[in-house]
Amino acid sequence: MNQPNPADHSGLTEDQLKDPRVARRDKLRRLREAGIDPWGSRFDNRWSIGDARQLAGQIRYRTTAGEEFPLPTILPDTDLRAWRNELGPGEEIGPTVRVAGRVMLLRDKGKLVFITLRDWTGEIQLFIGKNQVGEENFELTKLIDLGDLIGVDGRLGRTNTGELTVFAEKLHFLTKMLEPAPDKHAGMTDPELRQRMRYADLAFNDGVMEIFLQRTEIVRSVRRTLDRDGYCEVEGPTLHAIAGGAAARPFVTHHNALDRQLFMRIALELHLKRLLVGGIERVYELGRVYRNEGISPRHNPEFTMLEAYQAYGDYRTMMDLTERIVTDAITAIGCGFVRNFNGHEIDFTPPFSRRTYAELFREATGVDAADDEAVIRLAKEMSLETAGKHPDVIRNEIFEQRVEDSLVGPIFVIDYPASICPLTKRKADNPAIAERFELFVGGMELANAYTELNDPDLQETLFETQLAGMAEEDSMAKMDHDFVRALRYGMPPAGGLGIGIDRLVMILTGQRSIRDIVLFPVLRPEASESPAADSATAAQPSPPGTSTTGGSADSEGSK
RNA sequence: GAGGGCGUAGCUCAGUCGGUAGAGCAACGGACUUUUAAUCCGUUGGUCCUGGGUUCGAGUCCCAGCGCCCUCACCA
Repeated sequence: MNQPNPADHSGLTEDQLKDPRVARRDKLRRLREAGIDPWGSRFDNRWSIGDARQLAGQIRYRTTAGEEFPLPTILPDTDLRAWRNELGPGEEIGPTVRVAGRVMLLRDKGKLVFITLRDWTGEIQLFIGKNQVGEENFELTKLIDLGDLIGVDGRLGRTNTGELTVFAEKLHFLTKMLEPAPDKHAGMTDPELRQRMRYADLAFNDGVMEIFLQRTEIVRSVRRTLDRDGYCEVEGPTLHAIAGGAAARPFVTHHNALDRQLFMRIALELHLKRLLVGGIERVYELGRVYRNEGISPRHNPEFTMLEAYQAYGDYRTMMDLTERIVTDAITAIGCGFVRNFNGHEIDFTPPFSRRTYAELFREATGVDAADDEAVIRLAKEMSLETAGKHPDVIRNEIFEQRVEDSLVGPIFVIDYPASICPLTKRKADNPAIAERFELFVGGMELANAYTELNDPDLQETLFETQLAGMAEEDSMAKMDHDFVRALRYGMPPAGGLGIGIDRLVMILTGQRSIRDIVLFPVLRPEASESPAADSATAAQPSPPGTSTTGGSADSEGSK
């Protein structure tokens, strides 16, 4: 007890060194004393571990007589030692590679150390023998902890058990990890820690990297599909004077020089449609929108949305496009058209089924959706609030309760009640029905699209009706005079589409929680962070028309 | 915002009926040149989320608070 540690001259006692952080700091110091930069430097001519593994087929066993043999097929219990003994003495000849990565496992056998090294393409075992790398270089292994970043030069080969291995000839120290490593088997399981410290989650938990790389593949594929169709990607403003285009509470912010309130956008729609007026005939934006709403396994306050608009198309045009975007993305990540999600088996083989809202309504309730009295009667049976509500709103509440959650899909629900669709063109032969579809998968709304309303006078009327006549939480829009003016300049008939990219990623990667497919989901500040940021937010005034107007008793600000 | 669950060592988790805080991994000392969640010998490590209360005695029971997870609501 309290004896100086014989392995160094730091003056630290053994007791102090039993703290993993102290021990790591001490190894940092010892690296420096040995003349090694613990933070490394440029490391060129590296093979990714995935690429290095591809070279396994080149490994040969060469006998002392000079005969070369390819290795046998490697099965889990392959005993290469027996195979080599039959061939007689010799050595394994494999390509020389340089790899680098994070130390995931370390098995110290005295004069021989095995390391499992990981980079973002995979894992590979390192064999570091004292006789092979030399005594001085081997001393480095005593300063390596789990989680450190190292590199090696060596030859690819296989151990007696058949494990593909880099037999190190030279070991390089690249970066010290100063924090203790998570459990080497279980990793980090606390969801809060995983999200707060996504770096550690990515580095140490199996499968996390793959999910986020798949997300990237999906987003790339979505862009590729649209670009191939001749769409033009644009970047609209994220700061809006009026946060329109969807029914959601916006985040409020303030521009100092203009001394004006601004809102973070809740949708991309109204600016993209202005661009249709301007003549950009196929336009999309794939970007972040912000909604000041609750957080749940399917909701993050900021999320990624795709909106695409095609001049001279309609909602059927967008249905075909939606199907292509989704199936192309599935092909891109190679996961197959039949996916399991949340206990459902979902078959994405096109074409997706297409059913009208009215059909599904009748099947689920036995009531004709067009029969207002019957709908209201049903709503009362379901003890839904009906007073002062538009029949379409009531209709939709029933639909959401009775139909939506059970839609495993993928299924296009088409032709919605008109008055819950204030930005949508009505059917030519039936003004009570809007040309709109939503795509449902696994009980979630994945896409929403319509034939765009381009009649400026009707648009203005619908905005006004929404604002004046309805409880605030049912309102779909705020009056945007410039948008209406834009429509007066002539927006071509068009189809428009919105896809929730996060949900698409959830379904295609099989993740039940949006927090597992968003790199840095919104979290409460850590205890150590300043509480000042919190109180500043709380002190901000509510946006007009979002929490104090109308007769809305639904006051979320009351918490 | 409402209801339910959880919070114990750096990590993953036990902790019985209320009776002096436990394991594995990691860390530290040692052995081992084909291991692979390496193994073996030895050692250390605790604000039991926070604050009250009940009790001779609280990780355990009660109350309040904080955080996370799940369900619901708002919403995509």
